[in-house]
Amino acid sequence: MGRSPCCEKAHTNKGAWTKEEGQKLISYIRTHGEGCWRSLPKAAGLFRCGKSCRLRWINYLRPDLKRGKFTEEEDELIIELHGLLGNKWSLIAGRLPGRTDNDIKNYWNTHIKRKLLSRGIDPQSHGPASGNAAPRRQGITTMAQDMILSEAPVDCCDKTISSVGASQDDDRCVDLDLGLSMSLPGRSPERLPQTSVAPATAAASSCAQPLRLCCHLGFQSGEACGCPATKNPRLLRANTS
DNA sequence: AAATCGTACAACCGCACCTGG
DNA sequence: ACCAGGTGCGGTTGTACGATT
Repeated sequence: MGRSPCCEKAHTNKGAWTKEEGQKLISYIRTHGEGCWRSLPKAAGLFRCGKSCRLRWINYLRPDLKRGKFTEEEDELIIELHGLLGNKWSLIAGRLPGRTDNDIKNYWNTHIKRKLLSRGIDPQSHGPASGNAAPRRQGITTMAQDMILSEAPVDCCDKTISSVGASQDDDRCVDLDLGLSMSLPGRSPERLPQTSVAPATAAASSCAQPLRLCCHLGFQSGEACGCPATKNPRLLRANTS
């Protein structure tokens, strides 16, 4: 049987995006919001695969993206989160506002792997590079732990994150919490900035803000949690594997 | 100055999962 | 319950560009 291709390859461009294509995509999404990626290219007048449009938008054109070098703090945070989550780049990206999973994945492969190896640490297991040390996924005592333990959105979840790994029930809770960071709450066009702004400002003022609140501040008691992760089981899936 | 090598990152591909009919 | 379509993720590849020889 086989699946039908995600798009008609014969009439789609491939390779690097031109400025013009980017502008078309931006203006379409500003007007209509992110909707059906499959039909978006046609509607926007782009000869691109929907997946390609999505990727381009998420990884490059989104106004809240932070460009430029990763800071030392981000480095360490990525390392810690990778130790906890493994290659769950989207989850890691969710903890780093303005960074995309692709960004982080690339950065990991080009910089951090080498950095860890030079420290004598195996990038996969986070144990000694030469040994067969088990992955350090328990006994979290690091910056990432602090981040998760102290800033977990308590009210998004039936239980608090402080019970990480304590029981089967709590495992589910961990899933819930980690998944919270996976998608931006505001997708409607009116929530997108109308003009481009400096990345740092954009991150704070655009749809990234709810994300940051979810991820880094947590919800105060009684606040409604509009985070789609609490409703969309798909956002929780990645933690269960 | 040219050739080669290494690095960084944008983009593609295939798969897994979810959703709706 | 099943199936097809849509979406998102992680792995991989391609290529531009700077550094080195």
